[in-house]
Amino acid sequence: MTKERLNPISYVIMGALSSMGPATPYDLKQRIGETIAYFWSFSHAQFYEEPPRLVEMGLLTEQKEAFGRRRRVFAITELGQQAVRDWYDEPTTARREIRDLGILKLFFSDHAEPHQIEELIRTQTAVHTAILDELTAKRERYGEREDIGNRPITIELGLLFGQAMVEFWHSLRVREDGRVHRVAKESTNE
Amino acid sequence: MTKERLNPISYVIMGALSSMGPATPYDLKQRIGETIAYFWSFSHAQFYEEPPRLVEMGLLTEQKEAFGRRRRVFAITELGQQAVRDWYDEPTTARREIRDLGILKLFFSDHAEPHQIEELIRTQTAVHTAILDELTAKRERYGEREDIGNRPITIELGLLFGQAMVEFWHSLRVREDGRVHRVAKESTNE
DNA sequence: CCTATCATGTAATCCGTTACATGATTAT
DNA sequence: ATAATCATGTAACGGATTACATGATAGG
Repeated sequence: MTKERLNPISYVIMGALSSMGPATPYDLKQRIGETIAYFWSFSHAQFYEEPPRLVEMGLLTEQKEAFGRRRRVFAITELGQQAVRDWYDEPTTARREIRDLGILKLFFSDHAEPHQIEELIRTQTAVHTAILDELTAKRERYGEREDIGNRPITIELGLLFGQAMVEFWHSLRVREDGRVHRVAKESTNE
Repeated sequence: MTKERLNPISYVIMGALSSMGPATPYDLKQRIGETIAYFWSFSHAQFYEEPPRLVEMGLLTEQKEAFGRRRRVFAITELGQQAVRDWYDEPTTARREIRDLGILKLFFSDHAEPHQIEELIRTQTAVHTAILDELTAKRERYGEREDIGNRPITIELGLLFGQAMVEFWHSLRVREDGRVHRVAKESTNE
């Protein structure tokens, strides 16, 4: 990442520093891991590699702790704030990506055995139910707090998405010939 | 891509060849562009680079057209079919990713001006409505056909997801202080 | 015949992950 | 004191996009 281009990870880091204050790479990883990683995850190395680059560009400052681990604490500069504002004004045109191996397998399930498809449906229902449960717990913890800006609103979106996914997978039925159909919502109880 | 590892793009190509028959790289790009690119998109170069690699591994065969453009037509081998079956049996554990810049901006909207957030909401509602319309048209064209395997079922999922997104963005209201809230479904008419 | 578009491919670059390596702190 | 875990960083690799370059075909 040598060129002076700003990517999603750049804005994630600047956004996290701007909304939640100065942080070390590890802090950033934690903050993102508990929040937007529910949608979009980043490897821990990016939180160590990207901030120094943003410092070079004048968008962040770096301060080493005086004692102990002498960790590198990063903070956003006024120039960085401006970069985030400019980003906000850019039209948001890039299409969303939904990268889900379960969907891919379902799409290409023509030559799979019915029992394989049924197994896929079971595990995918379970996976998405588990995410729903996590987010529901999160909402109970953070949903009422007034001091954390607009961040909890994305929990709502995660819940809506999760409900749609569970509803979808749960509504699927496999015929003997391997053909998959959706059944009406009323009859999704087994 | 030198190592003999199979990635999502490998299975996308093998799956498309298996479900829809032999194809050139360009054909593959088209097939995917009209279907699973609604969820997960791939650059055109991948459809030219990956098949030769799969041929080396014995998973595809390549045949050059005798006349005209002498295009490279790829087909899946029995070994390739087996690789797809093995993949189907692997547990599908990787978490889904929802990479959406609109969500990212909303998450980090604390320091944005109310009018900027309102503009974001407007454009995101429009973007997701447009995708819904495309998929609705697609369902009308393909939904009833019995000769295209289980592929139309993912259109249903795209519609469910799109409805959730439109419902979400449409339900948001921005307070004067920049705080964003959801309103109940009944009152989402302006 | 000319032009626009369709189609094909490669090379360079960029970006993200994985693997590696190690130090610091906490709990027992 | 020791083990477990928390935390930090870098290097190498792999994978995906972008840019470049060009040929083929169809429509006027």
